[in-house]
Amino acid sequence: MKDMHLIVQKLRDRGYRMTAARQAILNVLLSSTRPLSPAELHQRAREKYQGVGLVTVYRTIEALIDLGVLRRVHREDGCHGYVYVGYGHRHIAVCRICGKVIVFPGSEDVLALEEKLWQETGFRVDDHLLQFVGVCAECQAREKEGIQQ
Amino acid sequence: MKDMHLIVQKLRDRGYRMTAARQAILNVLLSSTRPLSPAELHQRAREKYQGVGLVTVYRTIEALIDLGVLRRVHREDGCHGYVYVGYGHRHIAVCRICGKVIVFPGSEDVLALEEKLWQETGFRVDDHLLQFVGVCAECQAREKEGIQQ
DNA sequence: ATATTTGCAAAACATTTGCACGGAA
DNA sequence: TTCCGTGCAAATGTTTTGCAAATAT
Repeated sequence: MKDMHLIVQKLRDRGYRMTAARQAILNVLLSSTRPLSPAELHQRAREKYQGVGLVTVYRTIEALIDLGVLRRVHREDGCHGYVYVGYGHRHIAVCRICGKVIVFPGSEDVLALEEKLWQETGFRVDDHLLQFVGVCAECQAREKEGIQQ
Repeated sequence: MKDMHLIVQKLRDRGYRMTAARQAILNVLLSSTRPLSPAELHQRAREKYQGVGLVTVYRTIEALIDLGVLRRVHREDGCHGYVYVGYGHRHIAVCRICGKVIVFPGSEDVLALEEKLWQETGFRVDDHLLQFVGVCAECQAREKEGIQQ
């Protein structure tokens, strides 16, 4: 919940108003380590503030992506989830067992790849989307013990 | 259209039957350099074989993704497109002006990143999704001439 | 022959929009 | 007091399913 104050500030700076619904949605996002679908987000936000509507969830997601602190996660099945990633971060690794997301800063390794692509094909990269899928440390430990999920 | 024979073979091996509809859809996919949405794919396939239904397009996409030769492309707006990428290829770069896709093989640069992630967090990467967005060489040239797409 | 594949209509979902009211600034 | 934000209902779009007829093997 550490960035709450900062985000609220940024939202105000951009002319967004702070409402109970947005507080609730923001709260849920900041305390979740895995990507939530709009529907899940809606459900959880309601636990904190009764009157949140699904439409408001969509609109808040839009605002937070616009702000740059929320990340859309693509699942292989085509659905979307959203995770809070904060500022300056770029890459995520999604655990396919527990769904947890690890966020880590962008790296020069990708820059090297972009450079190589440019030299070989002339393609100029403006942005990239890098998403790892695998198993987190905790779930690996759990796998060893033979305990499922 | 070079891989047509190979793909048909693979499909048969898996028990899929070859039909006119699938031929048409496969033809369109193999001759397109940019990702097509199911609707676009449907439209184009109809030009080759009148009676293709949209549902069949969805089902064929499913089969080809299952085969591993078709790649789902995530657009920032949440829509999906599909491109033929062949076997053993992993990464794509999408031109945001003409939509063309460049496919290139996976690289050790990403492996290095995976290794780093593993050492620092214990996360074991099984798969990754890397997608570049930028401007291809041709569109850059066109930009210089001041001619808009 | 016979099991798969098909197109269609309808169902199921996900996302967006129009609108009058309520609430933050 | 002035807009922005809200929830609702309805519109839009996309993807999936049920089914009997058609077809590849």
